[in-house]
Amino acid sequence: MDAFFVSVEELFDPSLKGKPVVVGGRPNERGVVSAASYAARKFGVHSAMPLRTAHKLCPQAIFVEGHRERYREYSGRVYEVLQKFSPSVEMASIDEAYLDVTGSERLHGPPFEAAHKLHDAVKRATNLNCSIGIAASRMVAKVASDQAKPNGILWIVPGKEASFLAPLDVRKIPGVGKVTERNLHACGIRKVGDLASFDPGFLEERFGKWGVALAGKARGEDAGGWFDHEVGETSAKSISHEHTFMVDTADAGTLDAMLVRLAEMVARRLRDHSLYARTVQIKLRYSDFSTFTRARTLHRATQIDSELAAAARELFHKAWKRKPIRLLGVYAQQLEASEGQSSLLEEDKTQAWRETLRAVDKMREKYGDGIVSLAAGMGASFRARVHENPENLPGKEPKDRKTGGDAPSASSRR
DNA sequence: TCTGGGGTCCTAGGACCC
DNA sequence: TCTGGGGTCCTAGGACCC
Repeated sequence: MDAFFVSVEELFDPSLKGKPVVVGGRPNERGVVSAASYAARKFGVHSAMPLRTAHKLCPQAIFVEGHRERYREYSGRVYEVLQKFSPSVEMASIDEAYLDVTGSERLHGPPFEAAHKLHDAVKRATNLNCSIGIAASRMVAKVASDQAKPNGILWIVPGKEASFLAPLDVRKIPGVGKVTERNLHACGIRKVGDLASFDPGFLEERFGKWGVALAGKARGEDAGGWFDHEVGETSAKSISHEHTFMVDTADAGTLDAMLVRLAEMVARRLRDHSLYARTVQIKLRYSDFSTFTRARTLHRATQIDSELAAAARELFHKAWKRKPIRLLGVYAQQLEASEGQSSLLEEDKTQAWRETLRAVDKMREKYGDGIVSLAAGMGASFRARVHENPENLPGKEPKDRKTGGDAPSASSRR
């Protein structure tokens, strides 16, 4: 899809059309550009650029927060169109898909004609523009669609892959980012053609396994192959939430509260997907952007807020150097479909939590996510108020404020 | 420039086992 | 006294993608 997020925003607010628009947040926020309209790109604004930089480059741009649900919805509509076109569709991301149209000439005509039909069908169904790359391999098709933007179709005839790629910057190859680009430049490799003609032995020595694959890509060979027809829903490998503070903080109460909130969000999604996490990881980033991760594998997989939160807090306090923190993250990994064996005592405890959380999730569905939270996630000021006057918390004894791995008390269950 | 949030995949070292 | 070869699991870090 072309400038997907921006284009969807324009559907809902046509006055944005043709103007420099930046999706991602307010211009003075900590954050980066998710998408920029073509008018904004003329000023040098592009995705992944800090919002503040975008604002400096293009002060007249309209900054919008964005609406993820809308993008998901429109992504779904695009998918419907693609599915009618070919039974093997693979959504590569929210705004990108691969279609296998092998053997569909009788139905759709030659490649170029088929692409036109598809392009028009997407436009009719969504009123959005897309670009299409046609090729005999996935990678070449992707690069071709990139080159076709905006609103274009590009067909790379079989046998012409290498000559199509040769004049492009190495950065255009999917998988070549800033670092690899820099390393290639250091070897005097700037264009894909340079890469294709470089000594493969040297590339292997310098870049390892990755170098061999890279040389293949430069020649238009695609190790990935075409379609796994059994694909279906490949289940998630990790579930995570992270947060960057508006202002760096070293306040233990604030940091603890955030860890608990993040753990709750992760646990909630684990339950939504009926998954259990064996490994809990945290991430912390200091003011100087130095970033550390710490992980722990639990003896038993879990999807319970307090267990995740306890592990996260423990990892955090062991690693934290007491310096101001910019970002905190909580990650669930080694996801499993069940929690596995547990002792009778544990079984009792988890059963109580299971019931509580079922009720909590229902309340959150009805009244919003903020309605229930572990006390530790409610922030220092809230806890201080409760401490001064427990009456602030109807139905709760002060001792209930502790939030370790304990089973919920009768009052909190209520 | 002052750097999000959600992911995937890869590498490398160490503990431990046979 | 010097020290193998294979495997798995765990942890930490980093590149990359949208």
